[in-house]
Amino acid sequence: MRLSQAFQPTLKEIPAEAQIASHRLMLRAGLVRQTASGIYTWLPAGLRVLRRIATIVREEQDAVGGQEVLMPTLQSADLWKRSGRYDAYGPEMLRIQDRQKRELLYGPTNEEMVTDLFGSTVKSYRELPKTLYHIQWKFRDEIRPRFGVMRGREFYMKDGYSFDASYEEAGYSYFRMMLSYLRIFHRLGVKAVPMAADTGPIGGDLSHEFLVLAPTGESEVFYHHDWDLMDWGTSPLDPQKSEDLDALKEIVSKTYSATDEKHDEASWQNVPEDKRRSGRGIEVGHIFYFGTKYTEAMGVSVSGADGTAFHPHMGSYGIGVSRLVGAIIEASHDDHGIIWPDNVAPYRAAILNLRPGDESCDALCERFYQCDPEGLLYDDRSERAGVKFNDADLMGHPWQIIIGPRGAKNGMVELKRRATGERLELSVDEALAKVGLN
RNA sequence: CGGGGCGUGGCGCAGCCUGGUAGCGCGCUUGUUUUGGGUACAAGAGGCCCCCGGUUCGAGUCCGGGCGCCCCGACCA
Repeated sequence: MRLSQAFQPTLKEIPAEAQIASHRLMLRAGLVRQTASGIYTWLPAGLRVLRRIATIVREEQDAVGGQEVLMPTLQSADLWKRSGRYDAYGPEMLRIQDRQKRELLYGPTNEEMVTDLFGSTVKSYRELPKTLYHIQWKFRDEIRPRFGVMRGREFYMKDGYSFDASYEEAGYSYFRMMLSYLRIFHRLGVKAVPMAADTGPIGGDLSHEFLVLAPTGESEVFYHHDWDLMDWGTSPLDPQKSEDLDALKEIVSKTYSATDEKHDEASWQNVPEDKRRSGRGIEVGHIFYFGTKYTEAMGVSVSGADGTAFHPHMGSYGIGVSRLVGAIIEASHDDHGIIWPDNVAPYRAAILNLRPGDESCDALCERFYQCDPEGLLYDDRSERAGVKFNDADLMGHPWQIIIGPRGAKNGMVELKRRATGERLELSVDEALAKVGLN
């Protein structure tokens, strides 16, 4: 994309309504615009990030056997009356009437809908297990939206639902999903730690929140340093092997982590003092097992091996995709702007033409740009060098390919790594290789 | 929903107390200049002062009502 033609309105001054870093940076970098309280328009660069996150989520969910569907945003109230949640959910649920006075609602979650879908389709234990997920806009009429997209009313979320024949099987689905989540967050370039969460009326130990560690997080967290050292990108655990899932369960149960709400001083004392870590975190995912709550309430059952019907066990698994955009920025920024992890950056690199109109600069910039016009942002504006440096830092491209008249004559370019500030003087071929453009 | 605050060119704000021709900085346009970290000068464009009603000769300013947004709290992917 040529920046001179891009719809990417960066702001020099900070909009008054934004209080926290990610919100300010998202507005300043031209990723989103607010259109109503807690409701945002996603501008091209922001949308790119949102999609890249969704793509990673999708790939990793598919990798553990998830099957993607797309359920609607609007749901019939009848569905929710069947589960009893139409009255239980409260004013957080946005209720709507159509012209025939039929009651609808803008979905805050999809347990009812997916259970109904499953029940009307699956009739035998032989078809289990099944895991369905979708990535869709949701609406929760928060009392007080804040922190930009981190706590919006409308939000983009991946929610998945597993159906199993027994509690034991459901446990495997649960830990398979946990493994998928650990890999997702690893690929997104953030450190996210699963922490035991309240299980509600079902009880048990099968509920975890995933928190991205960031100094501005809403929750205080305590965890064993080993969580920092685990590399889920190279983990050999196989989501299809039950013994590997047992091993994961073992790791999770033995490696302490908790939010302040669930923090247990006695267990904490058992963590070696030099291994204790505490900080703040932002909740970006939540997985839990809830048994037959919805299959019972909605009368969904399948035939077992002996011919008698039973209610499948369910789990549900959420990831706040739009919230993650804010959370990643909270975890990865500095005074100058955003520092995008490579896998989620809207553009893999920016090309800064320090002197548009200069023959050698233009030619060299074009050479880089033509390698990947879709994936590169070419700052070809007739702005001063300083403006371009500042905007590039603000927008947080992982690499800046800096091309000025000084080096261009000799075929040299400067590469700046946003995350470290490191600068390299390289030949054209070296630079292409470094950014992965050849 | 309780408490607090704000609504004035695209953005950030002043003006309101004490009513009398709507201002400043940034951005934008044009020209000159500058050219490796938000250049400088000059000339311009751009405003139902959130909405409705009231008081007044006269309302951005005072009064009443509404709407919107933000912050703190309780609540949440």
